[in-house]
Amino acid sequence: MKKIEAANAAEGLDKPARRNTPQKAAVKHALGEAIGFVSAQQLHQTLKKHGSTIGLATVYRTLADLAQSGEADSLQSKDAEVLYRACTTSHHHHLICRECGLTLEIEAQKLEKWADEVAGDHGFAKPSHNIDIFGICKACQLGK
Amino acid sequence: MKKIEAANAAEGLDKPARRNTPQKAAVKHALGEAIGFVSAQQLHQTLKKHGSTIGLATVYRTLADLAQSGEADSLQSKDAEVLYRACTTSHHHHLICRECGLTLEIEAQKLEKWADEVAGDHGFAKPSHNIDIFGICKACQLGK
DNA sequence: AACCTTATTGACAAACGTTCTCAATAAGAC
DNA sequence: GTCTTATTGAGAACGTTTGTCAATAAGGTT
Repeated sequence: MKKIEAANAAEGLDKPARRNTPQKAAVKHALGEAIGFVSAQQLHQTLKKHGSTIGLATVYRTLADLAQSGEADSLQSKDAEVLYRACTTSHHHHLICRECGLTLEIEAQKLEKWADEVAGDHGFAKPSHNIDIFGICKACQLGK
Repeated sequence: MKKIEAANAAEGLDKPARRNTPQKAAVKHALGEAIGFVSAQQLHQTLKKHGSTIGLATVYRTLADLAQSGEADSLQSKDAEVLYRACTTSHHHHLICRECGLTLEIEAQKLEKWADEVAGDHGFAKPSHNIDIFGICKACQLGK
């Protein structure tokens, strides 16, 4: 019998069924363990160091999925690589230490509103935004 | 006779003398003509189309210099390439159309202050931030 | 003007992060 | 267990960016 999608299909995408694999679980777990933002390559190294035989492409694929489904935040680093981080709440921004990568999640309703207003005032539709704050965290200031 | 640097040398860098070349001027001019953000590769294409024999590496080098000296803004695109844009004022943010690349410069004193405060409240020193707003501009909404 | 020093150039070759390809594998439904 | 097919891993392929290096030319000095 054909599978019948649930009625939430506002759009007619009957996407292929997702499968749960140990690889996906491993990436998810490793991302959760990581401190701050990490790159796909870093995660791959970590996983291999712990005995996994996971492929690099799989790490990339899984991270991209997690980012799209909202289970991870992504961020462009200075070196043109994408960094990922497991995220908890829905929408928020980050305060990131430039030295050690320590990351705090920031919520700012006012800011969201401001960004959308600015877009609206200039006639821009479907607003979105990138807001990240960087600095040197207390530990790194003292450690020096 | 050795050259003696002016007295503004708070730091002891006697950086090598800069030379003005037609290539640098060409990149600067092309960047000024461009609408919105453009990549180094795009600029290189444009320059060659206009008869220049400039090398790709030179375009990259010049853009990096311009960005560092504050004469251009840089921005990471989704496709892991760096986009540049000639900028006028000192510090500001951007409202960027996701479709056509139209870019408006936004000033927001309140925002600067907010970002620095958030950093300070959490003990972060030397705060900086990335703030960009995206949307679909009026022309692109109608054009559809 | 010619000359000298050396910053800059352009062509090419790496380096890098990421995506693609594809045969082999295994998850989930029956 | 059997079947379908989403997923995997290895490597090749891709596009952006940086490095290398001999050849060039900018700008100061004579």
